[in-house]
Amino acid sequence: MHPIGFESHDHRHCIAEGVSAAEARCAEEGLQFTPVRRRVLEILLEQHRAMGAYDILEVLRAEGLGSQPPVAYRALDFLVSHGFAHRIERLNAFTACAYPGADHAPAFLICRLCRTVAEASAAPRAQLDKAAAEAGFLIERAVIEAEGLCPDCRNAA
Amino acid sequence: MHPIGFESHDHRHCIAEGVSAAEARCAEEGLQFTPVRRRVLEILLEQHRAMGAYDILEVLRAEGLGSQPPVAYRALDFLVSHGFAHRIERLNAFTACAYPGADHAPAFLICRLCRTVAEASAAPRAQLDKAAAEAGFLIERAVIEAEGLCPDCRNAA
DNA sequence: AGAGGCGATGTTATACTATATCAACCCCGA
DNA sequence: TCGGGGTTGATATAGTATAACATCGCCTCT
Ligand SMILES: [Zn+2]
Ligand SMILES: [Zn+2]
Ligand SMILES: [Zn+2]
Ligand SMILES: [Zn+2]
Repeated sequence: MHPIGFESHDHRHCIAEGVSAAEARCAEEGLQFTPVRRRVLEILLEQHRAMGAYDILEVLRAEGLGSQPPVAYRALDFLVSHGFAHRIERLNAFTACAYPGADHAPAFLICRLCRTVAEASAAPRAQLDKAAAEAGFLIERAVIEAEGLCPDCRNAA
Repeated sequence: MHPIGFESHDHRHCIAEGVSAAEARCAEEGLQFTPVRRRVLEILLEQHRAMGAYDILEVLRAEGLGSQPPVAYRALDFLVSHGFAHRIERLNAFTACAYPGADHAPAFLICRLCRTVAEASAAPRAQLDKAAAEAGFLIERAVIEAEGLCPDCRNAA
């Protein structure tokens, strides 16, 4: 799957789809899409970048939605555990899922200059599955993150 | 390349090779393989597991080699930046390189029960390179980490 | 209506991970 | 001998994450 994040696109679509996919899944599964959770997802969806929990907390605090770390971490845990957002291990940060609703094994391309995060899906996972199978290892979660320069920053440099 | 770490093997060989590869490279490149750096590498080499900086610091402290966090972090930075050890992002921890001397793009299989870390090399990286190339992204560093159950823990469960 | 359960939130405190900063030291070469 | 680069010592602080417990709202069962 082609990575989403670098190329210019109708980003309102990403936002709308991200929110509505979450809404739908929560309705289906009886999960509570509370104001804090919705707002945190919206904040993440505003751009294809990774944000730290404390960055998000700052926004919540300014809006009166919560002021202590657990508020942000709980919302993020909810979003991540249900696949509406992903944790970027390399940055200790979070980003909205670019393929909400799809069952997928994400891989990320992280620009170290503009911090844009593009999400690719599936393909890079295949070889890892193969290596794991050979070793008798059962993969429960895979972290695939590449750090470098996005096309724009590459051209600028 | 077949992952190193799960299967039983002559582990003294891993230790000896890890230390001597580092020794050799440091001699070649005029780097200082100081007592703290050597000892930290030895600690990491003792088992195919990831250790946190503070775990390592505890050992150093007990041996009188240093007692403050920067001591451990500096040694680890040195080892990682020269490829003698790797950082495991998923665990905020470190492990000795299983292919010292080889120019390689590591991928890790991390057991969530016994914390054993096996290092595979090269193959899982290919698809990621492909996805990146298509997107015009320049990879400078890739993190490929799978978390799950190793063969032993799988059988035990 | 009242009791109880459950999940979400509020709040405080604390644990864990990592780095900035500056002083001291050591080795080596000018 | 003097200086410079790199390493170490030591203090302080920044940044990330969770434990623990009180409270609240909502639904359900009696
Ligand atoms: Zn977008
Ligand atoms: Zn996704
Ligand atoms: Zn070994
Ligand atoms: Zn295991």
